[in-house]
Amino acid sequence: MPWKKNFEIDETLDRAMEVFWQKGFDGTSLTDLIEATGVQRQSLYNAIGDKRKIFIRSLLRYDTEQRQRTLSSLEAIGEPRASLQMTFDAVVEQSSQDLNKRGCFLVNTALGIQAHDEEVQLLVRSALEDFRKFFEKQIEFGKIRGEFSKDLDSAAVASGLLGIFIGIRVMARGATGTTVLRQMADQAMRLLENTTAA
Amino acid sequence: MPWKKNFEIDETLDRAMEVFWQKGFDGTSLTDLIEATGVQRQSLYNAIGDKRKIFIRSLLRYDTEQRQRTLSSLEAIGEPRASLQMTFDAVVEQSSQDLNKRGCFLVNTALGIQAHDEEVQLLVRSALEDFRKFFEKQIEFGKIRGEFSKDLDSAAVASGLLGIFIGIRVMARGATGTTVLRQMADQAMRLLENTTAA
DNA sequence: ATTTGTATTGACCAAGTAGTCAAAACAGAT
DNA sequence: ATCTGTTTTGACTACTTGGTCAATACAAAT
Repeated sequence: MPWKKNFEIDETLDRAMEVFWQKGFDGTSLTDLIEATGVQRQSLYNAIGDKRKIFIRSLLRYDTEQRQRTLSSLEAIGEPRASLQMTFDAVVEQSSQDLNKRGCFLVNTALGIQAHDEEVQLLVRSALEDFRKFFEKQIEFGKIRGEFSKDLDSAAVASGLLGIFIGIRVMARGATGTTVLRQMADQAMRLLENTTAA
Repeated sequence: MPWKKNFEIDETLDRAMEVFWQKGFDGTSLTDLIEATGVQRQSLYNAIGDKRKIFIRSLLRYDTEQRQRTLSSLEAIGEPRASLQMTFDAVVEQSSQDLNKRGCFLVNTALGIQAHDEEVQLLVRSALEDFRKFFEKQIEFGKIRGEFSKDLDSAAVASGLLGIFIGIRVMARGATGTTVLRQMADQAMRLLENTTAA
């Protein structure tokens, strides 16, 4: 029998992801990918596929590695209010430390043109919907534990949290400073309180 | 003396804007622009400049024509709660009617790579900051008129509104249906109420 | 009608693009 | 050592990219 390839696909995808993340689909050339991964053109084609395929598999990998891992570790905390607080604290801190202003690969993609690619769009949709569901579950759970008022509309509040979350990631891409990001996160937490007429 | 050009720069910029809006900077080629505007290469260069310049002037035009006009007409309403409600109603409706899923040119740009261009970044920053200030002023005004509680932190709530607003425009680009957008808008309005501990 | 100086036109360029091909390099099975 | 079938390599293609150029078309001033 022949001989096994001498580079790890996952490692290659990680490096490719980094490039796509920073420069977007259109802004990334095959040459960029070759340089970043250290893998030659044809080898990329053999192992993964064309540019679009590499992009999708990178995005997929980001989704499983970053998002799903993060969400399940947050879920494991067991205290909804604390875990939500931590979610927003984390995104603000992460954003203000991210010197390259990469933002979030998924959110970047959601707004990019490649989102009009059906497969990509499906991926982004379901990832963001998962995020929304995570918020919703935390709220439901918090109601049971008595951390949140039963009057809250869990689904609606979850959508609000997702909105602010995305807003933070967008603004973090260089459109504002930490102060505003911090305020956004605080307001997200306010959505979890009861409201009374003015 | 010679002879005046036979096309309107503003009209040309409008057509160019349309293309950049839908396809982004990287995704738009000069050929696209020539086709969309009906103006030849060299004429574009003479009248406006290179691709980057055309982009910036399109963005600038979007900013003054769309955003500033919208904000000042909303400001003119004179009833903060109503004008904020209208702002969010409008963005949800606009988003669900936007068949091309263009979203908002400014927000798209904020997330695009071209945002790393200093001039572009400055433009986007100040546009979004204006938006935040609009929200803040409306809240302040509403407090005076007794529409909102004086306990609200105007600046912070304004940031929250901006966050959700941006979230809506991102999600509207094909990442979700109208239901979630509607919920987001509703949650934005909840930020304007008083909160009580759970 | 001729001059004048800008506008328009279409050909042109060098550089970069995604993707292909065929030959060479190679580890394992025989 | 030889065969085997995949991986690697680098040259190659056909095309698109943003940008430039020189010739031409043109309206107004003379």
